[in-house]
Parts: sequence; C-alpha cells; structure tokens
Amino acid sequence: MIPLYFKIYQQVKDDISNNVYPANSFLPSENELVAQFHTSRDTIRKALAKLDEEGLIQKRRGKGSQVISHQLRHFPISGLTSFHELKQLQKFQVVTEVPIFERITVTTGTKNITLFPVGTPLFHIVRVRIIDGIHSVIDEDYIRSDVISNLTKDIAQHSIYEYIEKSLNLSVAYAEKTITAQLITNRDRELLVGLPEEENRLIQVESQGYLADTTYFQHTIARHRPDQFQFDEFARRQTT
Amino acid sequence: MIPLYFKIYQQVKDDISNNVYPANSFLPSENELVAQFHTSRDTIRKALAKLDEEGLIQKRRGKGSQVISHQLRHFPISGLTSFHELKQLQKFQVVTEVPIFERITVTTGTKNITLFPVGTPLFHIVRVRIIDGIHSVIDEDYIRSDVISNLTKDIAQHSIYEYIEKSLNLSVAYAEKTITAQLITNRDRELLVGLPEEENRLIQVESQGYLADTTYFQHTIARHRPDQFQFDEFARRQTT
DNA sequence: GAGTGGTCTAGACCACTTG
DNA sequence: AAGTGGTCTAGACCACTCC
Repeated sequence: MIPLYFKIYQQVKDDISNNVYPANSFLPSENELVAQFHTSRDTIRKALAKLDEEGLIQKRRGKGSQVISHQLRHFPISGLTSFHELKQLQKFQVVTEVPIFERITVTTGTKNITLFPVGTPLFHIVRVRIIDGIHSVIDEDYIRSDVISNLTKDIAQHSIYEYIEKSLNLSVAYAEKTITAQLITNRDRELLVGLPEEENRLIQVESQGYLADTTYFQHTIARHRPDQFQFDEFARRQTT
Repeated sequence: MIPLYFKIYQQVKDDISNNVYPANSFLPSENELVAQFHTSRDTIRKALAKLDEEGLIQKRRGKGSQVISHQLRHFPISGLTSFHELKQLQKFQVVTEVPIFERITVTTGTKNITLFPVGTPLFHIVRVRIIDGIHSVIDEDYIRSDVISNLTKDIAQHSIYEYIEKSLNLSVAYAEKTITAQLITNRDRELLVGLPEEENRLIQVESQGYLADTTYFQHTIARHRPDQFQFDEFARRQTT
C-alpha cells in the first residue's frame, strides 16, 4: 500500500521534472494543494518535506515553496545507492569480474579489517568494475553469510543489493561511509589493469551496512581509480 | 523561540550521549514519551524524526525506536559544516594563511571557473589551512560581494560562515558538493609547503552555496592533501 | 491585513511485532 | 490481543513576507 503523501510527492516531483513547475517558480501554496488533492494539510506537508530533503524545493515561511534550479540533479546520488543502480541510471557499459568469491570465518589471526566479531561466517568477495573498457573500481565485500545466505558468484556479478532487497526481502536501512585516499598496493595494480604508473593513490570508500533491525551485516571497501572517481552530494545546512 | 519538538529532540539526544539510553536499547514508546513530556504524539514524532535523520536511532514499526551503536559518531559531519567548525570540534591546532584576498568582477575573459553570470562582483579569496603544522588544504572562495558585504581578510582568517550567519544574520540553506581527485598544479605545490613529491593528485571538494532565498552566492574549491583527507557520511537508504 | 509556511493538539485507523 | 510505530484528519495559533 502506497501512502497518500508519497503519491503526492511523486506527482509533484514529476510535475517538477516535466516543467509544470519550472525552476525558480513557486509551487501552489499548501492550502491550495490541500484543495487540489482533497486531503489534509499535514499530508501535503509530508510530501513537501520529502521534496525539501531531496533538494528539489526550498521552503520559506511567508513566501512559499520554490523549485530549486538544478546543476547536479542528473546525478541522484547520496543516500545509499549501490554501484549497480548508479551506473544503470547513466547508460554506461559495465563489465564485472569476480576474481575472489569465497567463504571465510573471522579468526583472531585475520587482519582485523572488519568489525565483525571472531567466529562470524562471511562471504569474501572481490569484484572489479570495468566501465566503458576502463578498469575503474575494486569492490571488496565482507558479508555475513548467516544473514545473507545463498549468495553466488552470479549474483555478485550483478547487484548484491538487488538480491538482498528483492529476493531476500530484507531492507538495507543505513550505512556509515568514509572516503579517504589510500596508497596503491601491488594487488591494486594487478586488478586495475591499465592504471597509469604515475598514480600513487586510489580513492577509497569504506562503508558499514546495517539492516533495519540494526544488524551489522556488510563491510565494503571500494577503491576507485582517481581519474574515474566522482562523489556528489546535496547537503542542507543543519539547523542544530 | 525554540520549538517544543526541538527541545525534546535535544533532551533525548543528551540522554543518548549520557547513556541514559545506551546503544542498542529502546527509547520509551511514543505514547510513553507523550505522557512524559505532556505533549501530543505528533510533537514527539517530530523530535524522533530528527534523531532518525541524524542516525542516532532506528525506528521499527511494531517494535520501537532503537538507539544505534556508534562507530562514526564522534565525527558529526555531513550536512554543511564548515572547515572551521569541524576542526574546532576536534581540538586541532589550525593556522590559516590568506595569500589572496581581492575583489574581482566576472568577465567573459575570465576562465569560467564559477557559475556566476558576467558582471557579478566577487570576493576572490585563497586560504591555506595549516593543521598541526601540516599544510593540509587550499580553500579558494568566490563569494558575491553584493550579497556578502564588508568581508575582510581578518574574517577570512577565522570563519566566513560564522560571519555570514552571526553578523549578517543570513542563513546558508544548502549546497551542492562534488568530490574528485585532481592533478596537482604548480600553484598547489607553492601553497602546500611540504607536499610529498610522489603525490600527483589532491582531493578536491567543490561546492556551490545557496542562501535560504535560493540566491547562489558562493563557490568554493577546497583542495586537500590526500593523506590528510577524510570525509565521513551517515547515509540512509532511500525508500524511493 | 491577507496569505504563507511552522508548530501543536487530539483523535482515529492501519500495519506490524510479540506474547 | 496488546502494544508499537505509520498514516491521516481537522482545527488552532504563531511568525513571517508583502502590499
């Protein structure tokens, strides 16, 4: 069941992209929208709040809700969008190689790369993403195999997120990410064929993934070829 | 006037940091909080929504609101926090040099670095941030001088954001940021004294800043020494 | 003063989790 | 069946913008 406020949100969003409400124009007032959609003001406000969060509109007391003009809009990132989803949105040719696909168990001996406790059974998956012929990213995943079962190399070649959400019907709730620039290792050079010699660092996006029940289930280290890396964000100033 | 829901948000947030509600425990139910604070459920829900956004709690229907255990919590980033605020939070010794502070006007001849239209009067400010003795960041700002007036070198040495918000009483509403890795120029090497020779890229955070009335007023290009760069984010999976 | 969005209330029903 | 959070309603007052 799709909530009413969500439908209204979608409707208005569509209207914005179809220039029914062009950039810099104002949406109808909340009261007018109440009349249009035959609903309560609170429901309208929830819909507008979502648009505000996403950076599509800017609300101002006493004035109204103004459509924000877009620069960055084409890249609907931030949030937890997965690699596969992202690249699909933008017609890139992507090939995924899976040089490592194995089951391991966390031991005291293991370099403590992950935050998983000793004894946790994991999938360890390394994937190389080749975008339009360029070896661009190394994705290294550690995923709890007691939570996400029956992963296969085939699934890894497509989208693990999609499998988790659509097939297992679990939902990835949130993640903590850290972006740094790390020195290139020999293994990096082996995997990222064609990486220019003068580069000495890769851009690393490390993230911890959690399910809705707050289970920590996934640790991913994505290492990007620096000239192929871009991260976009829409940020609202905290009123805190 | 501070809204009630905001006070409740702060109260609960404090209680979380003071371990009144430890990690992984559940907050009192919304109905219980209604009784505790003698208010309506909607007000409680607004307070909890804010905590949810910030990644302090995870709400689950039928269960309750669970306190999320923190890894990354110490670094309350994401959003639009300025450099100065950030570094202050974490007791670093910061020195700021201001090698360039000038007024310019956008001309057709100008390399179109910024998105400002021709004729816009700007401050052009270059700052170098020296953190604990290490030349770490070059901040290059282009700020509309017809919007932000009376900027001085002295203000630039402290925090421009603080000046805008506290002295001009304007509010920075939102920004679009892009993170990339850019090749090092000769000017970069001159400004970032001590930058190791083997480095060939800096991490660039480019951002466009907008006021609450959607005026585009600031373009900043921050170039970070790669071994000094870190960007942390808490991201919720979009339900879109 | 009229119109806007921001806060707050009190109540209702629903979907989900747990015993 | 009882308790939880999620949605929705209808109304009130306030702070702000603009004329």
